[in-house]
Amino acid sequence: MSKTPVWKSIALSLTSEIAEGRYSTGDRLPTEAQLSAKHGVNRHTVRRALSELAEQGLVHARRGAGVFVAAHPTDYPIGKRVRYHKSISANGKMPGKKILTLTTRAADASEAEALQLEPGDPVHVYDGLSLADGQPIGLFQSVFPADRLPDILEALTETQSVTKALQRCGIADYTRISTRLTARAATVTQALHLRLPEGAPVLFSVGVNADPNGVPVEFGRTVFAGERVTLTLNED
Amino acid sequence: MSKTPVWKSIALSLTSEIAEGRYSTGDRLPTEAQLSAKHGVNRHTVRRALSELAEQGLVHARRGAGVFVAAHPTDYPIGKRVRYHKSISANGKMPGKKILTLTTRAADASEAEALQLEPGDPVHVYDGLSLADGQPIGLFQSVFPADRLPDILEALTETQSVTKALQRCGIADYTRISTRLTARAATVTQALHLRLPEGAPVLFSVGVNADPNGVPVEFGRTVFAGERVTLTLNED
DNA sequence: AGTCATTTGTTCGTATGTATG
DNA sequence: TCATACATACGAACAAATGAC
Repeated sequence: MSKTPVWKSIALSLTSEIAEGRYSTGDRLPTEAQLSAKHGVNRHTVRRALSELAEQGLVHARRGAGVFVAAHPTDYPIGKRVRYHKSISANGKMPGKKILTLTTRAADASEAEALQLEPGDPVHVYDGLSLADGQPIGLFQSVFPADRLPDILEALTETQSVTKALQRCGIADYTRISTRLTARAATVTQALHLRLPEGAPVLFSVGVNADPNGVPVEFGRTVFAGERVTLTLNED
Repeated sequence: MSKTPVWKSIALSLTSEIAEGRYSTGDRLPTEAQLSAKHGVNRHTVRRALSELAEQGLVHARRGAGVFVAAHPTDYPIGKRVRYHKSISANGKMPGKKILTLTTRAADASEAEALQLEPGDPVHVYDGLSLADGQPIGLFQSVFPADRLPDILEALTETQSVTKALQRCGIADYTRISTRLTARAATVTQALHLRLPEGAPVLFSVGVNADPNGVPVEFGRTVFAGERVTLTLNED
């Protein structure tokens, strides 16, 4: 029943070994032959795994010399037990939303991967602005799979709420299956929308929501005005 | 002579055919078998070429169907370097930590409230730096109730790990009961420690950890270098 | 310098699994 | 149902770069 390819599990294994400091930057990994023997697989299978790490920039191979650790993954799980869904609240309230654009177009690579679609598949896109007390606090973009949610744009127009629009499209409940957060400097466009000086610190959030069956229904990216927003992660 | 690998020349050939409109977006390329025959090479060699195009986002393979020319790479609206590796790594432990100071003092108002103490109660304080690849990625301060954890400083000195130090003090397990996140501009001191330019965007995190009974055991504040860190929130 | 074992890179061959239409 | 087409995996051989002797 192990649906995952062998090369993928080897890649994951190596990734965590690097992340945990088993190998540090500049270190040479075991040779392909050694890794093959260790995992009991063909050398090609190990090469496939190493190729994956190289693509992610974690390792770098030098012919005749070996494979070396180039960097450590800079992705930090901040809590295994953090129940995040229905928990992200910007100072408790996000009263107002303003629709900027509603469009339908082809999914790019990152959107397709997040929503488990093929690149080029149609997606509905909701660009908007979150307001509190008349002030903009967040600039967001929600991407929905068009074939799974054909009527989402209409529902969004009426409700202006992602949750309610999803409900109207038959998604009674949904769960956040992944979220990534980082701090950045506001671009010109973002600063303009959020009424911030260019380069002001913003909180950049990328997340995927899925229905109870685990099927992704929304891929969202939000830029919060750092000065005006504190994200709170709650239990249950 | 052409020291360039065969697969590379095939990849270039296919790239120009796509660029010249020989195949347009959505079209299906010839099958791997057909391409193998056409170029007089093994199927693996063609696959290596197609893998290159797929990595560049020019084509996309669908098992059982064929290889299709991907939609034109629509520019990422917000950020380009978002990484989506499904990290199932259970422990989010940081590779390196450096102790800056270990002190004992009286709790201020916010610390007392977070730890459910009275202001002025003694607390042990651990100031440190998180490192990855020798680069500082986070500047943190952990505050512990001194009466509940009298020997925590000693344990921290030896283990350099909050988790292990708490274990040594009898806290086998603990849970994050609250986390708040916001984006800020780095202060002079923070910039110095994190080796960032002053004013660079940083991710400011405040959290409380509690033992299984809900008794707070740690109040932590961390400033992450926004450029170098992405926080990942995982569901179980 | 040059030789030589080591190590990665490329290419072929073969077989089987799995999703598509 | 079933042929097609991509995905995974094993095995073999040689080329090319490296580094140590």
